[in-house]
Amino acid sequence: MKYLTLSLKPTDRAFHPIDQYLTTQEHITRETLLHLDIRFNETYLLLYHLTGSRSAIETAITTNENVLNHEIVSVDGNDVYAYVHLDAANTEGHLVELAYDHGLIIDTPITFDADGMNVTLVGNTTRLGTVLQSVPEELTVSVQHAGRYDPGTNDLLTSLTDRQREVFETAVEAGYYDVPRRVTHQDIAGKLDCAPSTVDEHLRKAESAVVPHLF
Amino acid sequence: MKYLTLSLKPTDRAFHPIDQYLTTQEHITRETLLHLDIRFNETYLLLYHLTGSRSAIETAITTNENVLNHEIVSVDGNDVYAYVHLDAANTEGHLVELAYDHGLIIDTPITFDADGMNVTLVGNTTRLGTVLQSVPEELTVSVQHAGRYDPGTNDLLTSLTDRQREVFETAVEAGYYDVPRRVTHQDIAGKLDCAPSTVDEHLRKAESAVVPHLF
DNA sequence: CACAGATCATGAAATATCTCACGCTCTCAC
DNA sequence: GTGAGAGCGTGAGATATTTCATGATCTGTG
Repeated sequence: MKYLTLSLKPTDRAFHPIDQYLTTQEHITRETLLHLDIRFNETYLLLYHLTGSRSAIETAITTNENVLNHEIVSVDGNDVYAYVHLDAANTEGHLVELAYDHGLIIDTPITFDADGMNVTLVGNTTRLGTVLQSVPEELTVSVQHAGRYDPGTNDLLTSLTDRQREVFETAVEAGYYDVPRRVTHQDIAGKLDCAPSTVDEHLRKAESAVVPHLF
Repeated sequence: MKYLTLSLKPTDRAFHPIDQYLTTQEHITRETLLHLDIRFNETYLLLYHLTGSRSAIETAITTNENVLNHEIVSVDGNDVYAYVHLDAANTEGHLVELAYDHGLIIDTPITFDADGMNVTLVGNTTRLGTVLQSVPEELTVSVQHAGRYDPGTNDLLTSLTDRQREVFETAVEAGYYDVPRRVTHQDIAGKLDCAPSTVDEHLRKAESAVVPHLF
């Protein structure tokens, strides 16, 4: 299973008309599209994370004729979640149709930046190649990343060495991170048949590799 | 926007017939369902992460009459990704239909464990309530987590209290998680104007809330 | 092969951490 | 108001951790 992360610009043909429409709104910024689900009845269910004034967003969405149903939830300040249920009319040739026609999975979240949007498509090499060739000419596409799709390996843990991960996982399972701790370094060292200070070193390095990335 | 994480057991009514079928296979373990996409033509596109022998998985999937197309990719050892394109026939009353009929978003990945499956549904309170009431009697459902859906804020940190997060973040920024540590509890306590043991307590609780979820 | 660099392992001394018991302050519900 | 529960804060003593220096082992490269 391969993946391709594509950067699309400009977004005059966005993945869907309402998305294109949102780009034209001065005071709304698309942050991410968290979900993009399709219903049998030819409708889309979108969950956006947007920033902008709630009223501007409300207006933008209700103005759009394809919107069947929507809901807007403010989070903090200008952060807004917009749940939008859409008629899927007039989407021929748009990215979402292209991907789905070729049996590709669109990996949410889709992120947006000043230049356009970044979408990860998942599927086998043949399908990915075909969809790339089918991209309409008006749409500038550049491939940002490509490789084996491997979401199973937790991103944060991939930077650890095998040994670090082994020690870390053993510690977690043994209850070292419970409150209060259920085991000591020595107990873990016993399980792993090594010195307590070895356990410590691996755990310290594992924590230092992982924890700062949580923020 | 609210979310509910449900634990479903037993899985005799799984989210889809092929999912139910996989549970009956001795030598296949469902790890997660990474994607669950629907096509207009009443088909599903699933991307599973499974463990088991590749041949057993191949057999299980090809044997199923609803499978239109599939692809299996080995990763390491027994880890396998299975891309399955399915006819959506016979799914009345199954979870995926229930959720979608009520305009709820199913938040992948869906995880599986010995007891059943864990699914997070996203939508407003009314919709979530309605779908809970519509759950068939044969299906045991327990609500594991509920709250405001807020994927923008890192999931792992949402379970912390404000104070825990504040202390945790201060510690990270001060270099407490560097190797070697650049500050002690006391230094952090100085910045936060509290006792060192208070810092410790918050950090311990924060770690215990976060670290086990990395695996 | 032989070298460099990274990772892994160890023990001892210095010291930072952890547990626990106690009490305070909120908030929520009755 | 008042009681229950959750979160926050503190100090002291027991004890687990951390650092550091040293060396072994592994891995890739010319």
